[in-house]
Amino acid sequence: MEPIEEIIANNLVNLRKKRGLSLDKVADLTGVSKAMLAQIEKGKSSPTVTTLWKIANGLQVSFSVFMKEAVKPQIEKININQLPPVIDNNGNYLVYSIFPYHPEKKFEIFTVDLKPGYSHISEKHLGEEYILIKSGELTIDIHGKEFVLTTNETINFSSSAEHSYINSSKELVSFYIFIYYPDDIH
Amino acid sequence: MEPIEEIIANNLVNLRKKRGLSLDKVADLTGVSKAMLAQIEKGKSSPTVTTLWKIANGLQVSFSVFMKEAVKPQIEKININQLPPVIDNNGNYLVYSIFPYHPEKKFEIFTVDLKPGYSHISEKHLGEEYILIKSGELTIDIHGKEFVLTTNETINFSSSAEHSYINSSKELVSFYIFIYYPDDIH
DNA sequence: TTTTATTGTTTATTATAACATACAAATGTA
DNA sequence: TACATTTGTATGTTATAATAAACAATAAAA
Repeated sequence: MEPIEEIIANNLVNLRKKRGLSLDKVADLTGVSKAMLAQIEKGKSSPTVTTLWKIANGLQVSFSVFMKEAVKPQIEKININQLPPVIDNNGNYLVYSIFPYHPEKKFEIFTVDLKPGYSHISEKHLGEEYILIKSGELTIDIHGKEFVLTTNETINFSSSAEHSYINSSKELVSFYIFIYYPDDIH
Repeated sequence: MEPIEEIIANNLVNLRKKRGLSLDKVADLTGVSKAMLAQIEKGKSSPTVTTLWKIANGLQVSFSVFMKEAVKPQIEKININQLPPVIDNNGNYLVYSIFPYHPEKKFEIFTVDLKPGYSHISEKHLGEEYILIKSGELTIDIHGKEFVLTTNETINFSSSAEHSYINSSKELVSFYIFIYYPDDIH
């Protein structure tokens, strides 16, 4: 048995035990057979990369979790009206940070109100951006290319591209911005 | 061929070419056969974790080098109307997965339509949940405690608490569910 | 208490990873 | 130029990954 097999074995056993899952349940979640999971946990078999990928996907952990070596039950309800805007362009472009970035997390969420006829140029920044429309119609210019989003449309793009938000419509547009910061940014 | 196999194939080819190494040389350095290396590079075989480990060690790179997708500036616009619902309770509770979970990311995003008078009990699951209202009024029962959310309110809680979504109003409620999965292996 | 379901382990079978070897084409050397 | 070496590909064989099914022990349900 190679050292890497033992590392994976230990990590899989620990994760499964921590979650209180049976081999059967993990097999259901991952599409990998119960017998194979047992072999891996016992260090009796070295799984293919595909198999380990399936396990990671099924257990919704990063692949790297198996290569290496905290949860607070907390309910936080927020009333946006009581938040000060982090950006206020005379009431025409309002940004509220509803779930701020936290060093142990890799995302933050904003909500934005943009009045008709107004736009906002966003500076290039790290991360991936996901735009979720709440109401109205938003035009996004991403590096010179325009996309129009209505309430049944959503978009994601790399924030390192130049982009701006534009309200070309006759009504207020409200939307959520979710910014995800992947682990290693080279 | 699984996507992960193609990712590994590309990364191995690129690294080998960049270093100007032949398959033979890499086989010498890693202890993995030339034929197997060719299979991996062609995506014709999914190596075991041990084999990939040997390759990483022989080439003196981190294991994770082979897992990384090339960073492509990608813009993905999605029309929710064209997505099949992942859950459809006779049209009364519709769930659409707009940005599915990916093992190298730690979140997924859904949008939900819940008709008046209907509710949905969500099984306990991992992660933290963030609810962003699009339109209407949503009541969430979290482990027996009720919270009412309108369009200017948002909430987050641990998904490991029993929770259900309830539409007690007279109109459709639409909302986004953002589920974040922290790396937890403790 | 009896019956049923679940759990991890074991066994046998199938699929495929990984190898050794051969081969044709390309490259390098004398 | 002729010969030798290297390169990536193809082929067949061996080892092992991965599975389905069976099993015994334990836990849960009736």
